Amino acid sequence: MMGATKTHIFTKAHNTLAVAAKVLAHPARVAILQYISKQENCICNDLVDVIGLSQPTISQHLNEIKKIGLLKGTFHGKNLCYCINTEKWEELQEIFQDFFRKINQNCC
Amino acid sequence: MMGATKTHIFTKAHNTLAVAAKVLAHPARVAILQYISKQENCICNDLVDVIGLSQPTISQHLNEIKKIGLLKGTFHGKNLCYCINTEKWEELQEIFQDFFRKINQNCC
DNA sequence: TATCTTTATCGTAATATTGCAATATCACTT
DNA sequence: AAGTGATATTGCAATATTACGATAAAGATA
Repeated sequence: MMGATKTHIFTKAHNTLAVAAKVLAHPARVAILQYISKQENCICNDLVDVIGLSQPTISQHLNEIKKIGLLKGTFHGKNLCYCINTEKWEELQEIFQDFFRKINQNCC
Repeated sequence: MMGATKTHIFTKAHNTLAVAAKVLAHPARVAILQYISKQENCICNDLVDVIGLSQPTISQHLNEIKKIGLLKGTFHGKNLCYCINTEKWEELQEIFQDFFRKINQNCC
């Protein structure tokens, strides 16, 4: 194992933030999150057209977002309805804000 | 070009957030930022021992952080003094908070 | 049941990231 | 000028990510 991230040498907090940040580290996932949150009825069928990536790629990105529990998905008829998981979303915000708070710039 | 991120199809705002998030998307960089911010005199010579990665790897991570202007570096004798760039740091915070604010979970 | 629509998965190619040994560079000291 | 200690760069191997065509699966509808 050479090119793999050495997660084991870092604290849980540092890894948690890194994993969360990684989800936001691709413009497609940022765009997807923003689009889903803006939809009234959150039918995500048109995500492929809106974003401009192929259906498998969109599905893959959705999976990345789902991995950290940020999406709730339910079937409404033949269409899948993806929504932001509010609790997880708050949690994510907390993780970032916590990190920002802890950084104090008291030197130089 | 097949496996490369298609940055050109996304908005500037989405790309900016993604680039910023990418810097935080590795536990080493999170740990480095936190460590530097905690130091009184910010001599970062001991970063290699503290983090537990090789000197070239640390240097590389520092470079990633520098790329988005998050570090100010000045030489103090033979030692390099890295500090958080306060203005950029505030800017970064703003970018994330803006994104969090814009997400409204008004469905499902 | 057959067909249509939508999402998921598989397989694979291209590119990016991570990590380190070796080496270079740079500033200070003697 | 030579030596020392600290950071940067180069080169390369291992792994991860991104993207998409092809195909599968799942539910609705005729």
